[in-house]
Amino acid sequence: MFQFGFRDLPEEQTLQEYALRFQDLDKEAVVAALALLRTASDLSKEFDSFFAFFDITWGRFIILMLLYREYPEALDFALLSERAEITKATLTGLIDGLDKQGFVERISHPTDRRKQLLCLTADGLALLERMLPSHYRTTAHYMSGLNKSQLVELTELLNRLHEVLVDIRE
Amino acid sequence: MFQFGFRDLPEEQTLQEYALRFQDLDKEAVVAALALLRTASDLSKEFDSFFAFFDITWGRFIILMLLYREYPEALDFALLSERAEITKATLTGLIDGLDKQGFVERISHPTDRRKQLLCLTADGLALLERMLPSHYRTTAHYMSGLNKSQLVELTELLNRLHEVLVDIRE
DNA sequence: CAAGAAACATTAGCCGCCTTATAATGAGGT
DNA sequence: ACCTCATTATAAGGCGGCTAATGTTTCTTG
Repeated sequence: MFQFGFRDLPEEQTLQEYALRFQDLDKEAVVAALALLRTASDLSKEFDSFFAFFDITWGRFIILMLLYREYPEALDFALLSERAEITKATLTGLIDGLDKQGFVERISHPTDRRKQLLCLTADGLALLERMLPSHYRTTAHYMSGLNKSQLVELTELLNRLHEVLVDIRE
Repeated sequence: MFQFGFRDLPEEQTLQEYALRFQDLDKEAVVAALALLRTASDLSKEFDSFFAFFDITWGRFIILMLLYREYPEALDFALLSERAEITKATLTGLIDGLDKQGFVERISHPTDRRKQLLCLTADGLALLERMLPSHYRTTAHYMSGLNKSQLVELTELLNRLHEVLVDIRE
């Protein structure tokens, strides 16, 4: 799901050199950005191998969770792609896979024949109920480097960054 | 480079429900993990579009930066793949592309004919010197949601998580 | 010193997700 | 009613990860 790069963050000395060469280099910002990408990469690799154990991917898991939230209701294809923040083309591929695995069902829309609805199957539900307990347990383990108040602090800082990034994107 | 999912983090109510259903769910840990992945995804998307402007990718940029650190020295292929945290097979592909673009040069090792060395070309150096000023400027902009001390705090929290994740991985 | 083991980069083939292009269906204005 | 245009899902092709297998080259060791 994620590939970062750089085994080690740049050393203080290197950074110092670059800061002289490039006037606008903000050392704290650069280090924080790299640390953010690196740690997220670490975390996503752990999730990837966890999900691989159940023969799914992060992308498929997101789809399953979004359908789980609605279960037993079905969810509109276009709405699902929006919530998952992927294009409809990408969603087609994910659903193809999940459909083949028997975890998801395509239902044609009752009135608009262009549309389709998606719903978790009994197997899909069973898969989630089998994996979620250990998923939440391992998640807590992955984050065990920080105590509760540090986790809250981290979340706040990240969300502040998120807001700015959303603004920039628009 | 990165694909996250979930347009919105789960609402407090949903989380509360799941916490009842799954005993080991640690709400702070789950929210922090999702926030981490989401914000890293935001950031990497910004970098991706920045790099696309210069017709390279994040992966290629990492290779260029690692060679830039050594410039004008050449760097061993195997060592480069290790530093970039990618397999040699993947590196072959990246170097193929960068070679075709003329930013990198393959040099056969003077004594061991199995090995090869890699070096930035003049064009590669020129590319970096053209893009790095705005790269560092935009990086500072992306991170402008936090002030300097918050950035340092964020980095510390992330690195603490990183250490635990590295331990888990081994 | 010869033969087998190890190390090296590449190739081939798979996968997930992307973007762009395409075909089918529906909605709206005249 | 019809033509246009928008919307929907899919198809096609690319990129960059991965593993496993390949052909060289070098090292080891009997």
